[in-house]
Amino acid sequence: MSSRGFTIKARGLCNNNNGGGTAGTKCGRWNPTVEQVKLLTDLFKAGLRTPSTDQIQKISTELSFYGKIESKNVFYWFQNHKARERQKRRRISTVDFDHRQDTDLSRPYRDNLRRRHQSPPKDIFEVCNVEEKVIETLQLFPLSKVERVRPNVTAASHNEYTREQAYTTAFSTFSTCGAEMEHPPLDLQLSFL
Amino acid sequence: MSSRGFTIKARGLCNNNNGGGTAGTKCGRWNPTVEQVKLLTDLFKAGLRTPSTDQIQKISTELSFYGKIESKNVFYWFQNHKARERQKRRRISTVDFDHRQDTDLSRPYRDNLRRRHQSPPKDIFEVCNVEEKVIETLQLFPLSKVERVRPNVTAASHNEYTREQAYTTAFSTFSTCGAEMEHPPLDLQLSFL
DNA sequence: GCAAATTAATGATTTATTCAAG
DNA sequence: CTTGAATAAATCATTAATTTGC
Repeated sequence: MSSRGFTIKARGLCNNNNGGGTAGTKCGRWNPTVEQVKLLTDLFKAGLRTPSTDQIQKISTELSFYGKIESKNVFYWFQNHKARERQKRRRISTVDFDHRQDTDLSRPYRDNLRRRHQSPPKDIFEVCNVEEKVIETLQLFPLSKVERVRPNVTAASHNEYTREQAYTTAFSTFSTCGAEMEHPPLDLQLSFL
Repeated sequence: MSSRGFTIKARGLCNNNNGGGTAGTKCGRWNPTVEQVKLLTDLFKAGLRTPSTDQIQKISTELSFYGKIESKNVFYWFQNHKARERQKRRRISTVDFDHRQDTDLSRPYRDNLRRRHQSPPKDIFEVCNVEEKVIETLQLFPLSKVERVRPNVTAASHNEYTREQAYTTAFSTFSTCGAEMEHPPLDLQLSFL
C-alpha cells in the first residue's frame, strides 16, 4: 500500500475463483462470470448507461453474490459497454453524424450537438421512463423472486475500491521517472472513501 | 443522494466559505485559495504530475488548512493542469509529434510511441528523480519551516470523495430514452435480481 | 488430442473534449 | 475567459478463444 516496492502487483496471486472454481489463481483482472455479465447486460438493455455511485454500489453488491467483483469493475463495464455499443452501431450505419439518433449520448454531448449542428430533426428529448424503472428495480434489489444459486464461489464480496493496479504501473520497474501514472476513474478511485 | 429528483445537484447551496470568508454561499465548485494554488503549482513545478492516492490524500489534507477542499479537487487540478500545460506547449512549439520530449507522457503511451514510431532519439527513460524528491517532501509535509497562516476559514476538511455531479446528468430530465429498448418490460427482464 | 502461436474480446488507463460555474 | 468537473474517445494490456503444427 506504500508508494514504491510493489512492482507489478497485478501479477500476484489471489483468491479469484469465479465460475470455474479454481481457487488461488491469478488475479490480474476481473473476470466476470456469465451470471454477472447477464445481469449487467440486462441492466444495460433496460436503459441503464451511466450508473450513479449508489447504483454501482448496489449492483456490485448484488453481483458479488456470483463471484468476486469490485465497484470499479461495474463502473468500467458500463463505460466500456456503452462505448463499444456506440462504436458498433457507427460502423454499421454510416449515416451522417448530424442525422444519427444515437441515444447513447449523454446530455451534455447531445446538447452540444444541438447547439453546434442545429441538428435534431426529431425531438431527441421525447423521453421514455425506462431508466426510471430500472432504478426502482435496483432499489428493490435485495429481494428476488428466484432463489439464486451461486455457481461455486468460496470467497466473495471485495467491494472496496482501492485503486490497485493503477499504482503498480507507476511504481513498477520504471518508476515512471517522475512524471506520472495515473488516475482513477473519476471518483470511485480514492481508497479512503 | 437518491437516484432521481436531484437534478443538477451541483446548483445547490452549502457552506463553502473559502478565502473570502463569505459563509453559506453557493457550493458549486471548489474555489482554491491562492495559497492552495501556489502549493499545487509548486508541486507541479517540482515534477509531480499524477499523484497517487496517498499523495492526493496528503496534499488534500495539507491544503485543507487553507480552506475547504476535497481529494477530488486535487485529483482534478493535476489532471487539468497537466493537460493544459501540455496544450499550451503544443501551441508554442509546433514540433513534430515524434520529436517532442514531453515528459508528461505516461508510460504506456511512451512505450507505444517507441514501438510505433521508432522515435526517441534520446532515451526517454533516463530518469529524473524529481518526483521522488517531491514524495519525500510530501511525507515531511506536516512540518513546515514557515508558520503558515490560514487566511480566514471557518469550516474545513471535507475530504470525502463521492462522485457527485457525474450522475446528475444521467438521471436528469432526459433519461436517455431507448433505441436499445425493444426489449420486454423490465419486470421479467430483471426478475432474477 | 494438446500446447505453443495467433487472434479476438474486453477489462483498465490515459488523453481529449466538452460543460458550465465564477 | 479561466478552469473545475465530467464524459467520451483512444489505446494499452491481459485473458479467452481459436488456430496450427505435431
